[in-house]
Amino acid sequence: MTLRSTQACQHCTLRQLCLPVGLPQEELWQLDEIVQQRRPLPKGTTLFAMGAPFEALYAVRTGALKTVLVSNDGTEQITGFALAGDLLGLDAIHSGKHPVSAVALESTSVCAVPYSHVDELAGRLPTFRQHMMSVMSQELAHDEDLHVLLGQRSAEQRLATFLIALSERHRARGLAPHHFSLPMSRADIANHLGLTQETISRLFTQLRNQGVINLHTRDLQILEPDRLRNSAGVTITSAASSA
Amino acid sequence: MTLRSTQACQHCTLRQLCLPVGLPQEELWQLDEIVQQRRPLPKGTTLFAMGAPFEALYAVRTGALKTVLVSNDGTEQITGFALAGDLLGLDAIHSGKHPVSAVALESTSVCAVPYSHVDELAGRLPTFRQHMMSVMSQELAHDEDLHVLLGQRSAEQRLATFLIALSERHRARGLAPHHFSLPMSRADIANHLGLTQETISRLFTQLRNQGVINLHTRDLQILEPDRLRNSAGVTITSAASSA
DNA sequence: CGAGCCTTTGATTATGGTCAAGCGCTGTGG
DNA sequence: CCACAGCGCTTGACCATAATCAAAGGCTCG
Repeated sequence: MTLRSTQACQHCTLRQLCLPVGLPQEELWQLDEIVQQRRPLPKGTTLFAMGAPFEALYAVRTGALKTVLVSNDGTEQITGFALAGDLLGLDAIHSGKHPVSAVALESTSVCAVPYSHVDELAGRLPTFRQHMMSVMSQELAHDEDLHVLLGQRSAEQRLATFLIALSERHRARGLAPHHFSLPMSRADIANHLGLTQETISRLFTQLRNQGVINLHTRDLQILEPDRLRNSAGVTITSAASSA
Repeated sequence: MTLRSTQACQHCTLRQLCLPVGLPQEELWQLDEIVQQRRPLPKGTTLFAMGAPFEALYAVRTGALKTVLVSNDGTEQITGFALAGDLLGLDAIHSGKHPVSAVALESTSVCAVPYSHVDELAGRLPTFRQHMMSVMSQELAHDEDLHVLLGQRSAEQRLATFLIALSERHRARGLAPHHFSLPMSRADIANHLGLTQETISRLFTQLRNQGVINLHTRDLQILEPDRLRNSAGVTITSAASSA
């Protein structure tokens, strides 16, 4: 199941986005020593389950996942969507258990980084330590934006903001920001935004009728970014965040 | 304005809760070298403003603060309440600017810890580094709980959960968990929970009429913790979290 | 003692949820 | 390759929760 790789990070197209950010060449190979690759997870597969012991951080190479928190009354909350280059598992360091499950939304491959090695590297390489702190800090700031979204914004504003954030994340990865495929279902989007499937569906048809977007099944085109931003209501502070 | 202190952490009653957690005696004095104390902030005063450059982390010694994110349309979101022992500013590491303002809810004193020193200590002391990572991770997990609260729970469940969390935080500080004073206004609670002042007020009178709590102005007694937990609807995973 | 803010309470409304039904992909097996 | 099953999505009708609007009472602090 776990395969050793010898030439990962150095040649990875995500090295400007992922853990290696800012690491000098001579330190990069030390990450390579540590990173383990696994065979791709089929769609619907669980990378790690809520409650499972925390052993490693995971970096998404290709594909997409959702992170899900299941309450003991059975209600589920999708806390985020991870795209290529995103890091998963930072929320598990404190308790030693994953507080959420991570489920592949499509065929997805990840790199696993055993946490003991991460900590050891953080002690030895200042730039790496600072990057880790920065990534966690960024996630905290993003959660605050999400708090605003759920606490203050209407359904339309939430969806528009979500789409813009997705768009910006594609842009940051060098992909077309205005034409991409949604890896998640309407129900997933709804759940993540604290709304219902029906509301999301209605809003999508509304945006489509207004000519702001084009959407067939999962294929999304943003035709009028400015009007979409207008629907979002407010400029987003840190747009390229992990939705 | 900034006063050097020579015997802070060693004798602080919060050392089991604050940054010194897990630091051995011989390392504790190194924190003392770094920590700066300031004169108490009067109620309503801003510790740091949103957008201000990030220079230090702040640990609350006494009192309480709210952290507020103001959107460019003027709407405000209170992202959290900090009590004695809590750490503020971790969300600013990434961007180098505070993404929220911190405002004292009552007369409040804090310790300032210049971040350059924090990073230096994290490089030198493994236990300290691990503690910092753990604290940030805990905050990430807490934000996920908050996401559930805002995304899935009714007004009554939100308020009950909030009160229970506050109660647990008092317990963790060795204070009476069922009788304490609310440092924040009804409007503050409402805003933080994504509700309105009026809704909070109605819920409080309802809980009071049911005999679950007693509340005069800011003085809260939890008379029936079990029934309050019942109102919360679901057992809270990480209750003693930073509301 | 008075001004202003915080809180409570009531009446009404609106946003989004719930319930229900039908359509249309997609993928599988005959 | 086609048919069918099942899931995902859409749309409509109706409803409920909490927001909004409004007014009055009660602290707190100058």
